[in-house]
Amino acid sequence: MGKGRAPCCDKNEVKRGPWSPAEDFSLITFIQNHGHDNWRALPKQAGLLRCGKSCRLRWINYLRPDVKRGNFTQDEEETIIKLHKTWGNKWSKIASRLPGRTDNEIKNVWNTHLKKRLPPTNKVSDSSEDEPKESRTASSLSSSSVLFSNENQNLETEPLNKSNPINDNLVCSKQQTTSASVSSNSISSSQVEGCWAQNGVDFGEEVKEKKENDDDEEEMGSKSNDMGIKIPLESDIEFWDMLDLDNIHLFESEEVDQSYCEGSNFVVQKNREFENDEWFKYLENELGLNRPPEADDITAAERFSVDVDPCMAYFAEGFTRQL
DNA sequence: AACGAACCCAACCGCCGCTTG
DNA sequence: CCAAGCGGCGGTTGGGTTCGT
Repeated sequence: MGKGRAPCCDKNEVKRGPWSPAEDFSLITFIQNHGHDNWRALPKQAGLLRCGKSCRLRWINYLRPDVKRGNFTQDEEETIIKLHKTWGNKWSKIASRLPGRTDNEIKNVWNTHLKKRLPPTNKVSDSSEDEPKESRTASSLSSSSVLFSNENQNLETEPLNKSNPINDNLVCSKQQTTSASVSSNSISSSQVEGCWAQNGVDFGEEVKEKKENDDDEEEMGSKSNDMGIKIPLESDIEFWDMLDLDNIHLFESEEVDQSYCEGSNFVVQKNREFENDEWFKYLENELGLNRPPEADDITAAERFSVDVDPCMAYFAEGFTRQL
């Protein structure tokens, strides 16, 4: 292995492991405002202590506004099986036929259960068969996640048709060019914003539909407000964690995890001049901070920072509620 | 209720191939 | 043409979750 390339980054100097909501927020904010022309330089510019590759992966596989989460439809599964038969483990190629799906996700689905459906002869099976373990798979998938936004439920039944106008509206403009997984490095901030505008500030999982049962809804972990903005949701606890007072100061001061604020202090600055304050609107809504009509002259970020203290009780209550 | 097994999936690793100077 | 840099891809891992006993 002597001719291996040098590591892309010093493993001792970058943070590894699961991404925190604050890191996600930093990454999203940065890409939303600047795009991602240079993954290698991005972490530093965004004030993240992460490897560029890690940022890229996180963005492509999870944070992109057009990434579609939730259980795979039967059509999608059948398509994967078919395409895998012709292309083999070309996950990226397969992902290009499944708008909103990432190669990683497809790979996972294949390895975890699609593969098991195939008999040793590798015949393209009917995916409708039920296997003992699959019930769990299906339920776990659906329980932890989601589909695209409510008004786009049709996606579920039309996921494969690239000319589907619904899809075209849903997916990012960049995706119209190619795959879900292939994220061109020339994406512009306006493109990102466009997606976000279409999909809402929606970098988490989404629910397919509003559950009639409130308990279920809480389990689904999705919250949406009347603006259609949804919020990270794989874990509300994480979300509340992010909003924990200490972390709120992340956007306010230098006291919290320096890793997010070091370098260019980009996040701090950017949040100050956050033009698109949807996020903060959401937070306000979520926190019960009703926006005073006369307060339109101050930024949401400022208002948020000002108003957060009185909401401690709400935080505590909300957090407890999640437990 | 407790524990081990099975499963899921986000993230990491290292190689490949394209681009650029 | 060559080497370096970088993004992308596919394989793998391991922590967390769920299930079964």
